[in-house]
Amino acid sequence: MTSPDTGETGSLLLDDQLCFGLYSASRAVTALYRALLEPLDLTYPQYLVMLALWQQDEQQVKELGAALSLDSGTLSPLLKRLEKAGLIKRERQSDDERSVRIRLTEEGTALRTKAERIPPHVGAAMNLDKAELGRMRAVMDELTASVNAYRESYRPS
Amino acid sequence: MTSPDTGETGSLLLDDQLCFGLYSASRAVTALYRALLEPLDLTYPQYLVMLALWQQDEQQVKELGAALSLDSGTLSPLLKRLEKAGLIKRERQSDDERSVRIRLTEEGTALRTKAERIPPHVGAAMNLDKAELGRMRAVMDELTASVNAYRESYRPS
DNA sequence: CACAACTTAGTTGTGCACAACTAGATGACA
DNA sequence: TGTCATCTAGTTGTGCACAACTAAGTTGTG
Repeated sequence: MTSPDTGETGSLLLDDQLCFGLYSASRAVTALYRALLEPLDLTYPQYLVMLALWQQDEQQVKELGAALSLDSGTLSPLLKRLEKAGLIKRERQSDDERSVRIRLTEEGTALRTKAERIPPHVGAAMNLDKAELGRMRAVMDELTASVNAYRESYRPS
Repeated sequence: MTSPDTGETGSLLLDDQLCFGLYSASRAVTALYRALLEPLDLTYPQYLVMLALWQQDEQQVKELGAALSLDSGTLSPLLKRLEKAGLIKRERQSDDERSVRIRLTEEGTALRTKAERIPPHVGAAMNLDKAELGRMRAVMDELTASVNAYRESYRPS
C-alpha cells in the first residue's frame, strides 16, 4: 500500500485523472450550495457546522473539528462569524478553561426549518438513484480513509 | 429536473450527505497532493495548470480557465506565481492585445519528468481497481454536469 | 510541590475560489 | 466612421484550508 504500482502508466492527461473529476464535482456542489444557502446567509462550511450542531448541540470546538476534519485555524474565525450573525454562542467552560463550548442560539435553532428545504434540492440536482447514491457515499468514505492512510504513511522518496 | 423531490426525506444528518463525503474526499486527495507536490514546489491548482500546459503548450489564460473551470480572479495571481517560479512565461499576443499567452519555460517543460512519478502514488493511494476507477470518473463527470445544470436553472424559491 | 509535557483555542501568513468590478482592446453596425 | 457592446485579463475584497506558531490552562511525574 505504501509503494506505488509502477507498472501503471500514470498518465498526466488532465481528463484521465479521477482527482480532477473529484475536484470539479466538489466545486460544482459547493457552487450549488452557494446558491441554495444564499437566503440563509451561510457559506457551505458554515452550513456544515450548523448541521453538526443541529445534530448535537453544545459541542466543543475540538469536537466540531473532529466531526468536520477542520482545525482551529479554520474554525475559530468561522465560529466568530456565526456568533456575529447571532446563530451561536461561544463560552469558555468553567471546568476546563481551555475549551470553548459552542451553543446554538434560539435564532440558530430556528434556522433549521429553512435548512430543511435544501437537501431535496441537492438530491434532485445530483440526479442519482438511491442505490447509486448509497454506493457513492460508501466509495467516497473508503477513498478518504484509504488516501489519508496512504498520506500518513508516506515519506518523500 | 428543476423541482426537488419533496417526497424524499432530506435528512440533515451530516454523515448521510454525499456532499460531505465528496468534500472530505476532495480535501483528502488535495492533502495527499500537497505531500507529493512538496518536492516540486507546486500547489495542487498550480499542478493542474502545469498538466494542462504539458498536454498543450501555449494556451491563453481564457483557455486554461475553460479547461479548469477557473476564472481570471483565480488564475491571474496563480500564473504570476508560476512565472515568478520560472516555470512559465506570460506574454501579450500581438494580434490581440487583450489576450495573454502562457508558454512553458525550459524549466517548466523539464519539471514534467519529476511530475511523472506522482500519478502512480495517487493511483496506489486511492486503492480502487481499474473498473471502479473508470466508473467513478464517469459518475463524477455526470455529477458535475448535472449539478451545474441544476444550479444554472435554479431560481430562489 | 515544582515543573515539564501536553491540550485547547486562537493568531498570522499564504494560497485558492469566487463575486464584483475595472481597464483596455476589439468587433459590430447604424 | 463613430460609438456602443463585448471580450480578455487583471484587481479588490471576503471566506475557507492549512501550516506554523502562541497563549493559557491542565495533567503527569519526580
